[in-house]
Amino acid sequence: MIRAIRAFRDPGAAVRRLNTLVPLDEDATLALTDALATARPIKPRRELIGEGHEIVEPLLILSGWAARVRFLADGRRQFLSFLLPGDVVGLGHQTRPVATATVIALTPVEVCSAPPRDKSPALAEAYALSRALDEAYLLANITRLGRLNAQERIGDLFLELLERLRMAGLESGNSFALPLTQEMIADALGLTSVHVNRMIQLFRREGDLTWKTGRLTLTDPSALARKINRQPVRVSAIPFGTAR
Amino acid sequence: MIRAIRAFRDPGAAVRRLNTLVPLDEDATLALTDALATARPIKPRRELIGEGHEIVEPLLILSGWAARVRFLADGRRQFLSFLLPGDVVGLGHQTRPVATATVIALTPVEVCSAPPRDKSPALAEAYALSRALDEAYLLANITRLGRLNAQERIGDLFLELLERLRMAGLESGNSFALPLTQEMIADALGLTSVHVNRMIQLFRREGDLTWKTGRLTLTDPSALARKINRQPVRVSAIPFGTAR
DNA sequence: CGACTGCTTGAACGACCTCAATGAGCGTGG
DNA sequence: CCACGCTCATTGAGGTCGTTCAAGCAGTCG
Repeated sequence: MIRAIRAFRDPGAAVRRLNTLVPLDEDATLALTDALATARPIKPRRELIGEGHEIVEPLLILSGWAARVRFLADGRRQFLSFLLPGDVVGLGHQTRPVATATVIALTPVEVCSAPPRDKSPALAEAYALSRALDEAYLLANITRLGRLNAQERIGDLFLELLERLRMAGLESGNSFALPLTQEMIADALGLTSVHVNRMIQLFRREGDLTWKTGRLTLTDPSALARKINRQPVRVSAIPFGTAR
Repeated sequence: MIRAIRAFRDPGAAVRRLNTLVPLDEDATLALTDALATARPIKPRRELIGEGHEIVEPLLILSGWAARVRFLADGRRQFLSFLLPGDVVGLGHQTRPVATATVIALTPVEVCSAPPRDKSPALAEAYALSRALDEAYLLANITRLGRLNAQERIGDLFLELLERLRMAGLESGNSFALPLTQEMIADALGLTSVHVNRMIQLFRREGDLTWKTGRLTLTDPSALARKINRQPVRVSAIPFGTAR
């Protein structure tokens, strides 16, 4: 059933992620196909959603990276989370929801309207899981910022990205495309780009990773996870990809 | 309609908060009254929910303070958020949800089962708003930890607590009961208790606040908000307490 | 080739931490 | 009613992690 969508376009990664969360049924696939008709490209640095504005509709990220971000009056910037293919932005059940953060494209991004959750129970469940995951990663981020040192923060973020990209099939071996600058990483981790640079070089010297031309390779993710004591995120007692 | 519940017990603050989020209809009030029958006390330091365990049912905090918390292997501790009367824990739409953090009581706490959301549309909307607020405060916390300095973090947290307690009617003038130790504040803000102490004394010297015997008074909240450039949180285009 | 953006490196500084000791407040038991 | 023990607040001295400022270098794009 995924095939039908593939034929239409290549939303591969996004659909793959949703399908990993919950095996999608036919209704979900049809709804997704419809939604794909609304696909539109967003240029890097462009806003997808502005903080304080009313959310028109939830969006599904088809390709590219985006981020939720807050700007302080004096120019300081904080990335709240990174949004990857298959992530859904603007989920929420309240009436007339307002965006609590700006969402900007970090790379060329393709988004479409997220198919309405009432089209299929599988879709509703996928959204519920997606939102729960989103929240879990926010909690992880809080711990990271509050109690980890610079090196732990960076390692932890890289492991999180690997874990998330894996769900969308966007990782190969232990490497993935990382379209972030060191300054963006700094703004996500509460550090300066100078210090991020120094810590990454430390990782390199210690043989933990390779990073060049936009591709990051973790030498041994599980060893790294042990080194910085990281637990993978879990939000449901049912493992992903299990039939329900 | 609130009166009926008051007669039964004093869930005052919690009901007041929900009613502030959305004016509760009769069904919601009835459901709440039923839920109050399940009220139970929790001693300080006791776990309400354990990280990684399946969530049995969402809980409504009736009185007292609790917190979501993560412990690292080496003993470091991070408070993710504080839970106040009227807050609901464990909301989520996925099947068999798993707790992504431990929830512990900081003071004597009274909780009850949260009335099921399908009992009343008002209740469902209140939960949706509650969850959105919860998420918004997580985002605020991330910005706090990532980009504010020690003094800004503390001021920002105090303003947030005032803002939230106000919704439950638990503030008088610009003061409220603050049952936290400086060490807890430190563990929420990614600081040490020593440094929190020094910054609070700085606030005192600057005349921004008074804090003794468990009660915090902010001299001039809006001046403080301006000083550290804080914006109140908003998650819906509809102002709280508005009939829908 | 120039202009730009992002990475790299050095030196000095400072915000916050660590360690350690003292004091204040409070409940408990004798 | 006092002594004891406990938790929490306070204060000092010294150390460190991460920042700030500044400059040089490499890759990329028009």
